[in-house]
Amino acid sequence: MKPESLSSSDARRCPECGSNRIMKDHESAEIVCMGCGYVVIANLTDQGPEWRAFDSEQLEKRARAGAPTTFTIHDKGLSTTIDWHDRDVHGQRLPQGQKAQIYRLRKWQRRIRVSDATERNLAFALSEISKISNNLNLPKNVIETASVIYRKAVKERLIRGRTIQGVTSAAIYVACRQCGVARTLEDISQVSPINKKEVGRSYRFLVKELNYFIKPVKAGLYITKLCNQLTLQGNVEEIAHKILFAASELRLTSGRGPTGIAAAVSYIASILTGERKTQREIAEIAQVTEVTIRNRYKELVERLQFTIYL
DNA sequence: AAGACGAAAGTGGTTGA
DNA sequence: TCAACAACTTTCGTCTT
Repeated sequence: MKPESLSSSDARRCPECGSNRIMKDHESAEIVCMGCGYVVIANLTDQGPEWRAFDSEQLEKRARAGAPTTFTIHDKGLSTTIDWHDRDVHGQRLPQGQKAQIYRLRKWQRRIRVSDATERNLAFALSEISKISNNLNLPKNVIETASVIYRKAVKERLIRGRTIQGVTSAAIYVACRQCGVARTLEDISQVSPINKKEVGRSYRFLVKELNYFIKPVKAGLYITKLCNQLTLQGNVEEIAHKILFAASELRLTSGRGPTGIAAAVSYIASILTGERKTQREIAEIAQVTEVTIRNRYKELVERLQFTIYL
């Protein structure tokens, strides 16, 4: 198979600092330079069709397949679409009679595509999921997952008595947790019409009813996100991860909120590297209070010897 | 004056009777 | 259903740089 264009030697160098320490970070769906923290590519999602061709014959055959199916469109993108131009394949205007025919076809197409209430509901919900996800810059696989979860909820008749937007927001949160993408309830409620409390309630409801097992978020995910948002150098993030590792070895992380841990660890790392950030700056971005950072910070300093990192 | 610290009271969720 | 509980937040006064 031909090598993909991405793996050429050019793409392996950071356009910002020229370093070749480019790391793929699948968990936050980014390609990041470990030298300076520059995000080379922010969205790793494969936009192509989901098949691969192993020789030219297969390519010939398979290239005739349509767009890949997707769960984000209520009919999985399988239905025919009729464009709104009154032109034929050659770009010529259609004669009057055909024009009327096409108009009728289009009308029925519309009616058939989104037929009953359930379909309409699904169509609305899935567009809502896409809207919110795009606002959060979520990779495509998370949107797909959220769509699947929502479909499941509909199938199990869990929407009754709940708002569509509440359930969609919750489905996105579940999808983020499952895909290991660091997003808080706060993040989601900021771009959705639903408040944090309600998203949380719907989330717990979904998890319970659909028997999902959700692993607790690893603080490491938030470190990456935090350091990027704080525009800290890549080595700060590296040190933060090391501290986190040492802390989890000493069981200092269990039972604690991952955002608080990530914030404290990043705070320490920023001090150790001389790129000091104030508690307030970090608290604001990490969506925790300074007090929480201080508490975690205190615990960490008491139990860890930081000289080894200096 | 900004930032860090810490005490005290309050909040929302979980757990177990 | 309710109280106990842990984690976290809010608020505010004090200390440090």
